[in-house]
Amino acid sequence: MSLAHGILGFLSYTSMTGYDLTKAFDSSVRFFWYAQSSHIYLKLNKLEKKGLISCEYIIQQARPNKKLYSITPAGKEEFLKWIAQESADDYKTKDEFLMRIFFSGNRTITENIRMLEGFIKDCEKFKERMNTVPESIAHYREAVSDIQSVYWEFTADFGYRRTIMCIDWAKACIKRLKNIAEKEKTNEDTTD
Amino acid sequence: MSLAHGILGFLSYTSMTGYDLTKAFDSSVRFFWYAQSSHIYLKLNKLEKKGLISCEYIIQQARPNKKLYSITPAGKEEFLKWIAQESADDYKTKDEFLMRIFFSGNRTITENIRMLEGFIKDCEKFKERMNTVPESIAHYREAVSDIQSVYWEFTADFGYRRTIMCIDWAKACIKRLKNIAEKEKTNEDTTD
DNA sequence: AGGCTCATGTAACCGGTTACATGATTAT
DNA sequence: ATAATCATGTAACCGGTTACATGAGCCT
Repeated sequence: MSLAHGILGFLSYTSMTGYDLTKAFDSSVRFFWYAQSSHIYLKLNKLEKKGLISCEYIIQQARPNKKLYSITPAGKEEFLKWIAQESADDYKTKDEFLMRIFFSGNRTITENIRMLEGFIKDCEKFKERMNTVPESIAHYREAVSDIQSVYWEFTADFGYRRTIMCIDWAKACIKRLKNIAEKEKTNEDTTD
Repeated sequence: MSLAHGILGFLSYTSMTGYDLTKAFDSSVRFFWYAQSSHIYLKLNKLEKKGLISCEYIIQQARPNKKLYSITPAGKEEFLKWIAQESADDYKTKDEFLMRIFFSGNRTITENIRMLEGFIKDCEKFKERMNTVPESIAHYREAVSDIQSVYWEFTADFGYRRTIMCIDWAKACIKRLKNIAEKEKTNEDTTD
């Protein structure tokens, strides 16, 4: 139930259309919450029915008509309740990547080293993409109070640190695997 | 589609019942893949219908009858295909916690510091729980070939490093927030 | 008597994904 | 011409959750 709260969060800054929200998700929270426009439109309807947001239909000439959504007092209440809720949900995490690692003993060491190297490359790419985040934050900062953007930076920093951690971890794994492969090789040599 | 592959993964070690699998999930991959027994039973039926696993009904006297599942060649093939698939799915991550942080500018600095301190406590607890993982691994290691458990250790190490990273990050956030609060305070003093 | 372990499931629901569908204006 | 931007949706599906349901044997 987090897309709904993300929408409420953005609408707590300012009124937006589904199209605006799609762009907002894509340019700011995308690296930890990927949302499709179709899903956003579905959710907007549900939130309106629940009375958490209200809708104003705006007729335009040069462009297609649009629906401008605003958060209601009930919506704001729900949003703040969600923010305040102590996590405790971390015991339900799902991480498919770790699952794959867990069962990788079914493949050869060489294959797994190659996979981990691929993972490092992906992390490196991600790190580069993350470099554009500060710009994006600066761009949006003018629209809201200064203190808001501090928290945006926190999430960006989290993403950055996580990536570094992933790279370090993968390198340590590769080192260990190479060690094992080396031992296996020398064993073979001596038994020959 | 990862519970299915987790089940296939475990069955690639040895044949198991739904009950065995529930315990296996709970004692090893739980920290990155929490699975309920009801879900496991549902999935087992689906996997059997697809021909990825086979079932042997075992009649017992002292205990309830049980269904012992084994992986089929088709299942093994599907499993290896899944393992080999290059991630690329990381662009769809969902992290509700980061979402909450992102929108925390709507609350007071004091509230947010308290929340981050709570988060650190949760991490600390998690770290302690993680300490039992090596034992758990040692317990299962005897059942499978030695190389398998290396990958189990990799996931445990990942969990450990991630926790450390989270704690460091949260501490940095708290420091930054305290700094901001301090500045706000002195500003108030001088404007009086 | 009461709780734990063994053992397996069903039904309703929810959050999210995929694929499909439309259509005008504006910039290259 | 054609691609991009603006703008909004529907339908079928899938993976997972919650709550509920049953029942025998064993240990204290």
